[in-house]
Amino acid sequence: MTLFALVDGNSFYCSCERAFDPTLRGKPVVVLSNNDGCIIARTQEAKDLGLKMGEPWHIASKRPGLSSVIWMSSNYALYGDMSRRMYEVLSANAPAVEPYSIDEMFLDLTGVPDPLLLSHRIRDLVRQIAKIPTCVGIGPTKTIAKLANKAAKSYRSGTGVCDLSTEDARAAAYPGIDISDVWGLGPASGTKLARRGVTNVAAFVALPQDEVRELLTVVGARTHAELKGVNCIPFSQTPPTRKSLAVTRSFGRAVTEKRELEQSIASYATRAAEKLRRHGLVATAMQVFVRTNEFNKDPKYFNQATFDIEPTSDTLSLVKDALRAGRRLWRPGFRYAKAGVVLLDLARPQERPADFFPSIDIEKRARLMSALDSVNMRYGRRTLTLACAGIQQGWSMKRQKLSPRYTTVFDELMLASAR
DNA sequence: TCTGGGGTCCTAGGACCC
DNA sequence: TCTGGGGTCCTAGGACCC
Repeated sequence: MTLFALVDGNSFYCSCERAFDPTLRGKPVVVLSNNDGCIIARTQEAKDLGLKMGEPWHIASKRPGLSSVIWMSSNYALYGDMSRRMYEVLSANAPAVEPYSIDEMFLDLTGVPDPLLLSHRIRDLVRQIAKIPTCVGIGPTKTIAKLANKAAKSYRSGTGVCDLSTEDARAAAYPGIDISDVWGLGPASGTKLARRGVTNVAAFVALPQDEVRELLTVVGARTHAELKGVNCIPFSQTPPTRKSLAVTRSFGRAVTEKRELEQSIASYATRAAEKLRRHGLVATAMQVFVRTNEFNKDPKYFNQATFDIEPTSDTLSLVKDALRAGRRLWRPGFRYAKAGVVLLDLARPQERPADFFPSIDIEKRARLMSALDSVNMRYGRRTLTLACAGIQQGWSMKRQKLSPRYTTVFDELMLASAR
């Protein structure tokens, strides 16, 4: 039986700022996005004043009663550094750590004698050493651990640790947890489920698997299984190589001159190339896009170009490629609000393309190979061929095209590859 | 000739996450 | 006037092929 914990920094960016400026303690603080546009982190005191995540600051700050709010521009170098400190404390004290985001890390606590005790200890250590307050959620799957973490955060007078590792604990908690608190179920899924009268986790878990798959596709079905304690999302200490990398910005004001747009694109391409080098990767395709403001009444224009590039390109030729594309996308008369450069199909230069399952990482490929071997004994070559194609392109599309007698092999393979 | 089943590759867009 | 910047995965559908 697996057991995971999710450690999540409370109001992470704000807590980082507080670690370096103790006078911020006990005060409402918000951290703002680039150009000081939106709220991207809030302390509890700021939340209590009704400030919302993602709210444009120029609107929110004008509301009455907010004069005590301290706002700060974001400092990602600092947050990245604090994240590394948190990771170091965790990896020194837990059997295995998987960083999930800048402020969240999964722990594999399988086989730990007293997971609850260890969670409390780790939480204390992170606060003492890395100066970051956290909450911890415990569960047999990642989705349950995430849910437990959310619960730990919502009980403000609680201990900061919530354990949903037992069926009894889940049975008691699920009816009181809203669907929107589930990792993987967003607003669109919430609306679909609400139409069927499903608004809490207990009701969702009670739905038949087929119905969930029909309504929410394989993604929803996986979340459904995870909430029932069936492990579908693997734990990995080494994250897979990323697949794309982007540098995009909203302009501070509308851009109407071609020269100015070109300068932006050139600068984004340079920064994208720097990121690429820093990660030790090469790219084989590039995308450049430009767009007008989505929110105001300006005439709308969006365009993008995606094209192959030489994996050996140096920064200068990447910039030239991006500029050429940018000039093609330019249309006079529009007020441009945003542009970006995206590098695609990233790979480590030393890796040779795999001869089988080219789009799948090595670990997953190995799992699939053994899964295929076992079903091949029972299903024959044609099914195998279909399944291979299905795996590469995404399961569901192929599954739908298959006659019912083939769908079972798909589901079997999906479960096998998830383990 | 017509019809059908199968399959590949590509793109746009949706949904979700932090 | 001002509205973030990253990411991943899945689905649908067109164009094309045998």
